[in-house]
Amino acid sequence: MLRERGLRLTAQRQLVLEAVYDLGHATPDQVHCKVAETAAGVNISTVYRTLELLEDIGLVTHTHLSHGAPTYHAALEEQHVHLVCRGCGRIDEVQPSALDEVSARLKDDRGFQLDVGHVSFFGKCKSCAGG
Amino acid sequence: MLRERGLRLTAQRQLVLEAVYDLGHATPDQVHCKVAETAAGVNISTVYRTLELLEDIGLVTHTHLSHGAPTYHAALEEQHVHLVCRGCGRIDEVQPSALDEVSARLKDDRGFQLDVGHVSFFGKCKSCAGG
DNA sequence: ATCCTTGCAAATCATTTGCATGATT
DNA sequence: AATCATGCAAATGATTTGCAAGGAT
Repeated sequence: MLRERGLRLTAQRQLVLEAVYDLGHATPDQVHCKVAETAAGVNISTVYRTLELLEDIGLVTHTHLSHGAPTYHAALEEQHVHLVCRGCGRIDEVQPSALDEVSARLKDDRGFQLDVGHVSFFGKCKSCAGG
Repeated sequence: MLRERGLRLTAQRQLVLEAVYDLGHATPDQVHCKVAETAAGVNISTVYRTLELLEDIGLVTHTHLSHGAPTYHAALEEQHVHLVCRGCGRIDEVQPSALDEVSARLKDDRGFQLDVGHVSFFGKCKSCAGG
């Protein structure tokens, strides 16, 4: 996919991509740490650049969770809606189909085309809400 | 409300609160600019501290929109769901009741208690999607 | 008079950028 | 060999913090 665009295949790019797929959800910093386990010398700015690149190509996507830290995840895996717990910080996922109705209504009423893959819901998970 | 907590009522705090209510949705920086129109000397760090304080007290809330910038808004006004357009950046709002079904299902299926006031949907607005 | 708040400046954290070196095609 | 990509360091932008001076109660 890189070569199709005249771009080069480098070890760093492979590592960043693998890290994102391994970690599931990760901030640029977390990706950097993961990559560093294998290749300690990889610079954080390379991670940023690579994440941006991989997102352009369509191999990863990102969402904004809690305090604004972007978290990246694989784009080729099934899309999902994030459930972020304000109590313990845990991130759960649900099927995007859970939003089908809302999505349809937004489109009909407002013409708003919802990007289902980037939805994050905040709240309290079972254990934190249960009290 | 401040006095109930043994806190003091200051001009800065009033100004920040008014700014948030006036602006509707605003980043800390925008609040700072608004406040500066009246009192130029107010420091940005005071704005941050005050926003945090007002949020503690329950007078304002914040959500994370697009690139992670927190936007604050009045907590006493009716809650709403944000529709953020990736094309033009416009922010629209819809009734939280639009999420009633989803909210109920999340609670039943997962025990997840959705914080409806903090939901932001990303996508394309009518004009940007229409093409 | 007390002690909470502010302003200021410096510290911190996240992210971006310029540029020379090094790697991939 | 020709470019593209990386590492490094410095720049930038957002947010936080320590501390002394000022203000509300």
